[in-house]
Amino acid sequence: MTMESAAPPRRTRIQQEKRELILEAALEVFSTHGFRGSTIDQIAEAAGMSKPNLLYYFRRKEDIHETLMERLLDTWLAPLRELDDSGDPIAEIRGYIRRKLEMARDYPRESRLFANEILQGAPRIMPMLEGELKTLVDEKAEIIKGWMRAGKIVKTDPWHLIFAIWATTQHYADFDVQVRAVLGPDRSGEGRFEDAARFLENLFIHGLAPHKA
Amino acid sequence: MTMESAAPPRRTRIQQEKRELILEAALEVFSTHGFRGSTIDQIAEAAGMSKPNLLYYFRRKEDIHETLMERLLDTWLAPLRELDDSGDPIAEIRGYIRRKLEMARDYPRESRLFANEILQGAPRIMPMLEGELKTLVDEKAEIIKGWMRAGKIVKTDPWHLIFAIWATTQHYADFDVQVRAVLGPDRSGEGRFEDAARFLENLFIHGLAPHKA
DNA sequence: CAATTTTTTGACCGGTTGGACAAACGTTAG
DNA sequence: CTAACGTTTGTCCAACCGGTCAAAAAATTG
Repeated sequence: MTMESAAPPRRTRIQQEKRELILEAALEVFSTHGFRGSTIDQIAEAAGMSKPNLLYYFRRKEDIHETLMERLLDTWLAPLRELDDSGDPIAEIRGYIRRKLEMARDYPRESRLFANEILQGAPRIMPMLEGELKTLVDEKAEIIKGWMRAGKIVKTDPWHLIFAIWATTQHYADFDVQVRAVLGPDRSGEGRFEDAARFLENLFIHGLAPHKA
Repeated sequence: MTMESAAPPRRTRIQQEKRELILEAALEVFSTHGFRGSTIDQIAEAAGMSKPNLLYYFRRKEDIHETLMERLLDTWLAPLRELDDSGDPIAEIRGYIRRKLEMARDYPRESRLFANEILQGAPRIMPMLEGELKTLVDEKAEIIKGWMRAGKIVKTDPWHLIFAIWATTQHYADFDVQVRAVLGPDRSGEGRFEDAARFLENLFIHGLAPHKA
C-alpha cells in the first residue's frame, strides 16, 4: 500500500506553464460570467488552446474553479492578517483600508470572482467562510475591541466595521462599471483610486459631522 | 397604417396573474444564478408550470429579465430621490442610509439581481447607468456640495460618499451568506440589521476617531 | 348549448455544453 | 535510431439549452 493520496503532483515544465496559462484565462472568464455562465470553450480560447487540450491539464471545469479559489483565498485574507495588535490603532485601520483598496485596484478580477461566488450563495467555499475566514475575523475583531476598551477608537461593533471596510473597498472593483458610468469619462482614470482612498480615510477616521475646533 | 407600436398591451386576468408568478420565480432564480447561469426550465419549475407554458407569457428569456430590470430600477433609485435639499443635512443622510438598509433587508433578491448585472459588466443596463442614474447622482451630489459649502457637513467628495453608502448597505444583501457565516448563528437573526443600522449611522456621522469632549 | 378564444401540453428541433477517447504528433533519454 | 513518454488534435457523445409548433384542454362569449 503506497501512500499516494497526499503526494505532491509531479509536474513537467510544460504542465506548469500551461496550467498557469489556463488559470489566468479562467480568471478572466469566470470573473465576468460566473461559474455557470462560463464555458470551457471560452476559457480554452482565451488561453489559446483547444478544448480537449485544456481538459488534458484540468480534468473538469470545476477543478479549474477550485484551484483558482484556493489560490485566491490566501492573498485575499492577507491584508487583514497584517492588522497588528501592537501598532497604533488609527494607523493600523488606515493601513488596512489602504491595502484593501490597493487589492481592489490591482486585482479586480479576483475581487469579482469572489463576489460572484458569494452572490450565488458561496456553494463552493462555504466551509472556508465558516472556518478560516470566521476564525481570522473573530481574532482581529478581538484586537479591535481591545483598542476600543483602551479608548483609542470609538466604541462600536468591530465585525460591522470590518464589513464596512470590505464593502467600501471592494465596491471599486466589483461595481467598477457603475462607478465609471457615474463619474463620467473625466474622473474615470487612475486618479479615482486616489480620490477614493482620501475619501474613505476621512470617512472612517472622522465621519461627516463638522469637527469641533 | 394603424398605430399599434405604442399601444398598451391588453391582458386578460390570467395573463396578469401568470406573468406576476413568472416574474416572482424569475427574480428568485436570476438573483442567485445570474442571467446566463439561469435556465428557463428552472424558472418554469419555480413558477409551477411547464416551459412551453412559460414561453407563452414571455416569448424570450431575455424579455423576463428585461421586465424585471425595468421594474427594479424605479424602486431602486427611490431612496436617493427622496434626499431633500431643504431638510437638515445630517438627518437627510442618516435617513438615506436607513432607507437603503431597509431595502437591503426587505428586497435582498432585487439587490443581488442588480449586483449580478453590474458584476458582469452591466451589458443590459449600461445606457441607464450613464443616463438616468448618472443624472440623478450628479443632481444629488450638487445638493450635498451645497451642504458642504454651508459648513453643515465636512467637505469631502459627494460622489464617493454616495458610493460608500451604496456599498455598505447593499453589502448586507449581496454578501448575506458571508455576513451570516462570519457573525455565526447567534447574531445572524433579524437583529443584525439593527446592529448594522446603528454602526453605519455612527460611522458616517462621527467616524472612528475618539470625539473631543 | 355551441362557437370562439385563450391557455396548456407533449413532441420536437438545431445548437451548445461538458467531457471521453483514440489516434497523431512531439520530445527526450538510452 | 528507437522506445517510452508527454502533448495535441479531431471526432464523437449524451445531456442540456432556448425556442417552435400543432393539437388538446379549458375558459369565455354569444
